Amino acid sequence: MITDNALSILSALAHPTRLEAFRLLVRHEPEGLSTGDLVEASGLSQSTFSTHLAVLVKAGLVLAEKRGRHQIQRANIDALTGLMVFLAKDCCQGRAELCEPLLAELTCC
Amino acid sequence: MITDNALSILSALAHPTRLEAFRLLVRHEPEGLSTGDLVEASGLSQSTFSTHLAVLVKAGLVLAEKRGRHQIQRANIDALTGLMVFLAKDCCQGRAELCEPLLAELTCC
DNA sequence: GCCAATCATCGATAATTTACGATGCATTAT
DNA sequence: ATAATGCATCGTAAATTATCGATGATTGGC
Repeated sequence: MITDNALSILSALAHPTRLEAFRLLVRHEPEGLSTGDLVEASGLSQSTFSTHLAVLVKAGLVLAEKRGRHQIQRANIDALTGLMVFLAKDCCQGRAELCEPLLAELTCC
Repeated sequence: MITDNALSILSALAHPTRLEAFRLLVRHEPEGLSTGDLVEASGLSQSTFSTHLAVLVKAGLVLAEKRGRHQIQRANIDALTGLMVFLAKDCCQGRAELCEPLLAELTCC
């Protein structure tokens, strides 16, 4: 994960509509949701949401698959994992003590 | 961690200057760095960087401490940890299999 | 073939963010 | 006391982002 990559993921998630859409898609793994379902959930116009979705796709957080005339969207967990590893690496380099609280909270899952 | 909180942290990190400043501060834990040092590292004007720093502080990612006429900045690792837990929880609810790759990569630290 | 449905793209506009120099406010040094 | 340092804030201009309706392209059903 290069810095530019991390920045585009952070930017993509740094908007209420997009963050919520991504979280919704995670909760619907692995079936995914159609764009229309996501539009409805967002409460925004179709065109506005479409641009938001494009941001998520461009950042690699969402993978689109054409199914008939529907477009099925799926969350790409690997992209999120990549971001978290990127962020964690800063504090892990030679200073595991800083990351221990993080690991402690995550291993509960 | 509430959604608004996560959003402000994501927004704060979603800028090259701020992400780099935060990473620099993490690497300088626990001594911290003066604002002047950060300004110099950023290559931006003092006033511009000051507003960036304010964003980080407002998001809780950076803690400022007045020391004489210098302002010592420190990274708040807990804020980062909070964000990561927030993001991880979406995929961990009843589906540990999605988060296992993440944990596998993080435990190497 | 034709109509309806699904979704991306195209302007246009409003809102937000970014950037800078100038200024102001403390605090330290002389 | 005065000057200088360190940093925040103000005003402003430029760039980016967000939002929408309208339009276009593709697909499925009739």
